[in-house]
Amino acid sequence: MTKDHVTLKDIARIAGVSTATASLALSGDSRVNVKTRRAVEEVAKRLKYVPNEIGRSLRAKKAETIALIFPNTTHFAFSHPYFVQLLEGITEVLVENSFHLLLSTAPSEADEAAAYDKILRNRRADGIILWPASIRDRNIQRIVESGYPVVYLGKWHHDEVVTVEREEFGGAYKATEHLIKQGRRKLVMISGPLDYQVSIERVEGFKRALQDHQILFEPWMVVEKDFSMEAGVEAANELLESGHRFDGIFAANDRMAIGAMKGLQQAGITIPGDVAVVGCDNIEMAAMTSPTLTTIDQPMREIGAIAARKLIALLNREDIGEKQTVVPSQLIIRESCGAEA
Amino acid sequence: MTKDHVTLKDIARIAGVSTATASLALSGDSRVNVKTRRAVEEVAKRLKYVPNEIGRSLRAKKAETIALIFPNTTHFAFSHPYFVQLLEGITEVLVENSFHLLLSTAPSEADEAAAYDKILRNRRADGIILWPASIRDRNIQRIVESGYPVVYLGKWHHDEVVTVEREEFGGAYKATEHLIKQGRRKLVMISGPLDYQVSIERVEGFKRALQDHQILFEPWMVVEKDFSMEAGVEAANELLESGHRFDGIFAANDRMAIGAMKGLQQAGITIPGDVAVVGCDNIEMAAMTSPTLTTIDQPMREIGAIAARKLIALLNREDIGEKQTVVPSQLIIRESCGAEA
DNA sequence: TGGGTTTATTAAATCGATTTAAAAGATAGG
DNA sequence: CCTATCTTTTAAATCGATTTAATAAACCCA
Repeated sequence: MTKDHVTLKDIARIAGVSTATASLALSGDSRVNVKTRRAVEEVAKRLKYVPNEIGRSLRAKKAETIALIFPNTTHFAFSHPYFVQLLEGITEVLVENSFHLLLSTAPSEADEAAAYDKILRNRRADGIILWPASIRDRNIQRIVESGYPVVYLGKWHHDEVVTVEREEFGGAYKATEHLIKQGRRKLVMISGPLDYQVSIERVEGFKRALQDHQILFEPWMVVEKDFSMEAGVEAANELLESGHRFDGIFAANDRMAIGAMKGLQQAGITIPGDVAVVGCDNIEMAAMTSPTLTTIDQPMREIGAIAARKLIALLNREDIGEKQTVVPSQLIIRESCGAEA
Repeated sequence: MTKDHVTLKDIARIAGVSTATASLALSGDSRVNVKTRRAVEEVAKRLKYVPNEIGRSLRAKKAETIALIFPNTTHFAFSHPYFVQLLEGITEVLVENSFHLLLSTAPSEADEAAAYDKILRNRRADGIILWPASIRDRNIQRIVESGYPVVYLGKWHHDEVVTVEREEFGGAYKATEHLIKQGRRKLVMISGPLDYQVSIERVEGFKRALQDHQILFEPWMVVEKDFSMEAGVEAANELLESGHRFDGIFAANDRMAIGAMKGLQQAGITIPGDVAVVGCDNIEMAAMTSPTLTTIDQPMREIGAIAARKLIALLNREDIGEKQTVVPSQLIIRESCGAEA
């Protein structure tokens, strides 16, 4: 390392001005003489000067960075196929605004409280996009209500909090209603873990659709599983073994739906002949299964983009528009529900 | 905001010492009197002091942060299901070492050069984990050979560069050989884009396996596609339309393999009866298809962890062990190849 | 030409921590 | 009691940029 790094000081020295002038010149301040500015710019360009953002951040008291936090209790969210879409939506907007993205996870549930506290205070990020966790996770509450700029990717129980959420209830309702319209009335649902708000809402949507069509809901109709494909297989087996008759399944995500189809088919049950299946998420695979999977499309990319935009607006103290945004979901009709597409 | 943020100065003032002593005390320096240290610690704890890492970074000239860079030409890599596993492996190690992870993407190919230059110089990250891009991407070369601490996730053409790579050639070889051992000799390969080193190596592995078993290779045996499921379907159709006979397919990833199976089945071809299929990656879905997919397991989580560990060692000027690491892949036998598992 | 503006430039403070070198205080030995 | 040594503490510099307030220079008009 002959020399380390070219700093503003170097530029100033070589251009024969003070660092103040150099700084002002590079920021295009009108106070500095055009000729001087040109000279400074020329030197900066020649030396390939790139400002040290750490120094800049310290002075500006902002990091131009936002953190995407995954609470420990959602660690498995990482395996969600659409996590990547969310990320794409977020980065797209951040790049446009010259922001950086810090990905944050806690080492373990025990360290979690401390870890979040640090994120909130060490000033490495200016704001947070928060992925929902178990409703039992106390840390979430701490972050959301800390006054720190936060966008929460789900429903929150009071409306001061900025949220961007999928249409969970409505999506589940649409899916269930679609099954009913196909003439299925003996419906069951494969739910995700019920300590997640998301799961609760989807179950509510399912129930409401039944109710609106005069179908009596009974507790056995909901099987609680963990979102994985393997769990979908198990759910199918358990339902079959239970002896209850059913002719339609709404699964809270495509992975479980695909697992369930696998389980049913292995038991010799035809889809959609014997049982119709509707999933949720519209992952790439949903178009590849046999039969292809009818599902609810959740525009995760858009959600990421909206969340990022709101957070940046929040940081810039600009108008963020509506505080709560619900991004509509859409029913994608394929083969597994027995409808004409 | 009654008051903004508690700083070291506050701690020092309240504990009745200088900031120097406070800093020394909190870092456990032996020079400060035990009693003083206790007092300072007590105040820090009471006020929930968390050091501003921006200030610390500026002074220390390091950010305790590494960047994971996705070149623009690999943007679609984001959709790789195992991207998430890579991320998990990386974050696991980073968290252990109190490092942060910055996710970096360039807005467009045009801005790419400038964007990387900035990452290299703005000191926001101390080192880089670099995902491979098209071999035509000139920016990659710039980063790798910049002297900046870099771990490259692929093969590089000279051995000064620290790399962690999957056993691409070997994996493809194993997959192909397995097909041959099942009695298939009319083999084809569905490859990823051939301007990727990864693709080239997998094709080489395929060719070598043919050669070692006295099967003549011909150019039509390799179909170049873009890694998506949809592309797999197309590949199958093109192969069928070409009129060439084949009884075995090696696909360079599971997504294309799954698409190809779909395409074949739609054309009434049975798997593995008429055509055996082997994929690559072992994504969750591979265990759910009908038939289940034989594939090559690529331990992405481990690769991420190793890469992160090496990079941190590099930053700490510790011994990093071997500069080039090849993580072995493993053949996972399921139904699609017609073998007894 | 001199007083009043305008225009350009810069010295110095600042952000929040760390670290060095120097000062102050305590202790011991003669 | 005085010097030498050891232990603690602190003032001040530093990291790299930005910004304010002050100064310097140029310009204008009577």
